[in-house]
Formats: sequence, structure tokens, C-alpha cells
Amino acid sequence: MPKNGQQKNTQRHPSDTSRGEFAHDWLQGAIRDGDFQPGSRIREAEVALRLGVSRTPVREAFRRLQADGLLVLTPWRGAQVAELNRSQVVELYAMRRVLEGTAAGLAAEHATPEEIDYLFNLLEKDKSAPDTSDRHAKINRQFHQTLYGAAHNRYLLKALNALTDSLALLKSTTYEVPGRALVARDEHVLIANAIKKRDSAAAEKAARAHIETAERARIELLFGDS
Amino acid sequence: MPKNGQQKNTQRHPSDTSRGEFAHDWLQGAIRDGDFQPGSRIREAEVALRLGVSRTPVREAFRRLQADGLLVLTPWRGAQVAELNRSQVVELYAMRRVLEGTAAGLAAEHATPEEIDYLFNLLEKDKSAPDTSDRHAKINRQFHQTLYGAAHNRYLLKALNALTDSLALLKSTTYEVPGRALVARDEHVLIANAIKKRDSAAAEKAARAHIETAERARIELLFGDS
DNA sequence: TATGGGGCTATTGTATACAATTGCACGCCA
DNA sequence: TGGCGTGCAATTGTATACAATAGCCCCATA
Repeated sequence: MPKNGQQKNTQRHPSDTSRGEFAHDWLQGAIRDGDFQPGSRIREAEVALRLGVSRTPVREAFRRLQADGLLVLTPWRGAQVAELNRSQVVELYAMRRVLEGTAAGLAAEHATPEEIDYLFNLLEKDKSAPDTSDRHAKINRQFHQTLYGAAHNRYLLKALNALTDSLALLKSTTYEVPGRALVARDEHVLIANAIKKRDSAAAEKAARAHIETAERARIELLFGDS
Repeated sequence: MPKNGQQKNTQRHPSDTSRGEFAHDWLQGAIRDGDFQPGSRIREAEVALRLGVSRTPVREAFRRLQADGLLVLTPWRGAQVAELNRSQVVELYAMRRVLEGTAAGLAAEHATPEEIDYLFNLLEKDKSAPDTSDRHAKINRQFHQTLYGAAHNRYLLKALNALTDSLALLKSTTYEVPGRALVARDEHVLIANAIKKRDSAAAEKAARAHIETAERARIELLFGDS
């Protein structure tokens, strides 16, 4: 059961979506928002009751989330939210460094003017935003999401989204580290400028550097050493 | 229904696996082996009948394969084997170039001596193998699979396996191009040597070059122009 | 009191019945 | 003859009943 800060209500599914789709989206969102603790067990019947559907669509959602790596299903023992150990976190960031770098490089080649404008809009918004980590984290997500799309490669997009979802299993965000927001914005500016100049190599390099500092902040946050 | 070269028999599931797992593995294998044509519709009831199980485990398998990108599920219209258009093939190879390069680079850093030995064993086996495209294609798969594992990054491994599965939707292999086997082996030797020398940059470069020639062979095969 | 075994309960795996939706075929009418 | 609408058949979505399994609780025994 969700930890339940502000109640994600027992809600009936919208009639324009299948119940299976609804269950999948709800669970994915709940996991991303940290409503389920990594490692905790999720029972089919509980979710079904909560969403007002039968176990069948819930089971389908479980299977898809398993394929996405968000749930671990053990025969006869059901679903647990995936947990990341230290080596997994390291591997995940290694992968993300590569993919973000690639995305930035491709974005420098393929981004539309509108996409580039939007990146700069987000940077402006970030600069003038109230200084809360939540707010920065949200704009950060939008920035990266825009970057991913600007690469115009659907396999890359999918892989990056999968990584992002896995990272969400680490409940805190690196924006909780003091000063991280400022550093991150500077790094974002470097990336955006390189893309605007259509300098693919520079964009890739800047993005990789950005992920490296993010990784250091993350490791610090999680394990308290570098 | 499978095209059915040599009948993939109507087989009962082994009792040590859940029926859902069994259905998933069977379908994945059947799609990889080209028993289902891309774009063709797969009916739940047919698969269920064929495997001797009910629709429930088949549906679970469908959902997982959807998440893996092998099936496209449309509400009320069921499953179709995914198809790749030209731009998808191009994007897929762009992604593969990056990931194979990364895998080779990481393998140069992290491969165990046993893994390196095995790579060279495969090269020997390839040299002395009977000159059929099937045989070469199989050894090729093993070589790449070994390379992926040698990188020791589970997210990279998963992403590469997903790409490989998607590529399998293109039914022919580039080994059907005359002379491709020889070129590929030479490229494999370059990669393996760089890994043995622990030269990460050279390994990455060689792997990227390898995928580039593979892409050209593929495009030629599919669309008859470069 | 510690330990091992047996049965009970909670939970998941599977089958099946039923509901909902789609697409097609057939027939009607202009 | 062609186009449109209605109803039927095929197929998927969902609920639910039942089977199988695992873990735990309790009691008997040393």
C-alpha cells in the first residue's frame, strides 16, 4: 500500500481506457512518485481493490512493469518493487552517461528550432523559479525529456525512459544536495548552447560531464562517500 | 500461426515453469526464428490451443512482449508482430552502433580472461566452420552475446538484447550477403584484439565500424540501395 | 525450552464464463 | 448497381471460481 502523503485516491478508471492500461499507468506513477517503497511487496488483491477492478488487469500491469524492470516477480510470491544496490547504481549511471551523451549529440544534429527554443525557455524558467528542490527537479525532468525527444531516435528515447524510471526507484533527488540546482543549471546551459551551435561533439561531452557530476552527487547522497 | 518450416511442435509446457513463462519464451523464440511474419496478427486462442494452456498465460506473455517492443497491441484488435520501416531500421542501427561500441569499450576494461579466451575460441570456430550463412550467423550471435556479457553492465546488456530482438524482426541475416562472413570475421578479430590489449578506445572504435558495415549490408539487403 | 513437523491460511497461477467491441456480411433501398 | 445501415460472428477485455503453492503458526516431543 502506498505510503500516502497526499492520498492517491481510490479512483475508478476512466471509461475511455482499458482497465489494464489504467492499472499500468497508475502503478508506474505510484512507483515513480515513491508511493511504494523499493523492496516492498505489492499484492494483486490490494491494488485491484484500490482501483476498483479485478485481479486480471492488475496482473497484466505487473507483467509489463516486470519487463520494464520496475517490479521483480517471484513465482508464487508475487511482486516486489525493484531495489538498486550500489553496483546497480554505478552501472545505471555508466549507461546513462553514454545515452545522455548520445542524445545530446544527436539533438545537436536533429533538433528542430522549436525544440531548441523550448530548452532555453526551460532554462529561463529554472532561473526564475522559486528555490525549492521539487520545483527544480520538475523543470530538470522536462529539460531532459525535451532533450531525449530532440534526438529523434525512438529506441534511444525508450532506453532513456527506462533508465529514468529505474533511477526513480532511488527516492530522493540529487536536487536535495545544497547548491546542486545552480551547478546543474550551468551544465544545462552548456548543453543547450552546444546544441544551438549544432556542435555535436561539444554537446555530447557536456552531457556526459553533467551526468558525471549528477552521479557524484547521487553517490554522496546515498552512501555518504565518493 | 507459424509459417512452419520444421514444425515447432504443439508442445506441453514443462512442469517446472509457469505456463505464463513458457508462453513468453515460446513466443519470443518463435518471433526471433521468424515463425511469425512481422505485421501478422496473432490470436490469443490459437496460441493457447497450440501450447495447451488457457488464454490467461498467453495474455500475460503478450503484455511482456509488448513492453519489449516485439508485439503491437491494439485495443480490441489484439496482437500483431511489430514491423520496422526504414527510418526505424536506421534509428535502430544508430543506437546499436553506440551500444556495441560502449560494450566493446567496457569489455576492454572489465572482461575476464575467460571471456577473452572464449571470444577467440569463437573466432577460431568461425574460421573452420562450414561455409553456410546459418552457421556463421549462429557463431556471430554467440560472439556478440559474449561481448555484451563481458561489459559487465546489466542495463547495457538488457538494452542490447532488446535491440537484437528487434533486429530479428528483419527476417534475413546480413550473412546472406556474399563475402559478408569474411569481412565480419576480420572486424571481429580487430575488436577481440583491442579487448585483449585492454585498449578501450580502439575496441569501441572497431565495434562502431563493425556495426556501420553491418548497417550498410542490411540496408542493401532490405532496400537494394545505399 | 528448543525444535521439528503437520496442517492451515494467505496469496498467486490458471481456467473459464461472460461482457464489450469490432468488422464484416448481408440485405435493403435509391 | 452501388451505398448505407443493421445484425451477427469472431475476438478481445474482465471478472470470478478454483487449483497449487509457500510460509507460518501451533503443538507435540525430547
